[in-house]
Amino acid sequence: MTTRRDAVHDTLRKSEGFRSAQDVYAEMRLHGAKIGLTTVYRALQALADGGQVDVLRTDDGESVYRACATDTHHHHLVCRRCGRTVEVAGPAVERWAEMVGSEHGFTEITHTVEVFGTCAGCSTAVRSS
Amino acid sequence: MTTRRDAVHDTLRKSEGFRSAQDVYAEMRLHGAKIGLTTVYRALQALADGGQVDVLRTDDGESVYRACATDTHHHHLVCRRCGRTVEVAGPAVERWAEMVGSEHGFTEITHTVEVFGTCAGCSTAVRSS
DNA sequence: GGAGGTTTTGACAACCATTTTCATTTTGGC
DNA sequence: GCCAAAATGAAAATGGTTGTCAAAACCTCC
Repeated sequence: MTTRRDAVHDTLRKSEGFRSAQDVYAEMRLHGAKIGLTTVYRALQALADGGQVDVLRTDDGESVYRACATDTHHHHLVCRRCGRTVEVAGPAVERWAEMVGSEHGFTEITHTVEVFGTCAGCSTAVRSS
Repeated sequence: MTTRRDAVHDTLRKSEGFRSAQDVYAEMRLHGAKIGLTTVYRALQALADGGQVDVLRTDDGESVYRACATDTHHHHLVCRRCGRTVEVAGPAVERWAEMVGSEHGFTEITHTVEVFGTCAGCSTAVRSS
């Protein structure tokens, strides 16, 4: 019952950055896993619901998933070229969001904060090409 | 050539919060405008490219657009219930993002920061129901 | 060691926002 | 007015994601 989900989770853990459901599916099939695309979607959703993986949306609307090292609240610094991801904390940002929200009478404040850039490796690769 | 785009822009300006392309299209047809869905999509894209409207993605992957009051960089505080939106500045957050990025050797840093909450009006509405 | 019910799985079809295509219309320049 | 270039929009295509449903795997209690 949970073996499939674990397999998906494991595959995700082996990836550097955020991966789409289709990526994970392709990856697993490559390694000979017998699993269907539907099941991968369901597993990723379940993992995301359970807070065991983080989700975000790419600019073109694809959902991408990542098994993060920490299970505490954090944000991501993502290389827009290779997808390499660094987990970062931003206590100041959390406080700012809370403050901005309550200043305007909003309650149950949540926020999304993602930072994108070109990582060191990728920017040298571009320069030399 | 630009009349259609202006019509779309106007419709957007009359809305309180973020609206999807389909919303805008329906709204315009309601008011008797003769315009096609394709053109609405194209106009919104052009406006977004030109920085005249802001775009963001809803949780279910829909692109939503908003004609913002200021044309300087800012973020949004969005009511997750009614969509009412407040434009907020966050100079501290900008600096934080830059710093986090360069700390890890990333260049060309960009960031997305959105704050969600339940606005005062909506939270009383919920309480009284 | 089943029998019978419940859960999980996955091939396939359906969905739906968005994009592409392409024929028609409108526009601007001369 | 004429013609090339740009804009328009109806309809079809796209593609990630979700729903359907029958088959398979898994319990649980005899």
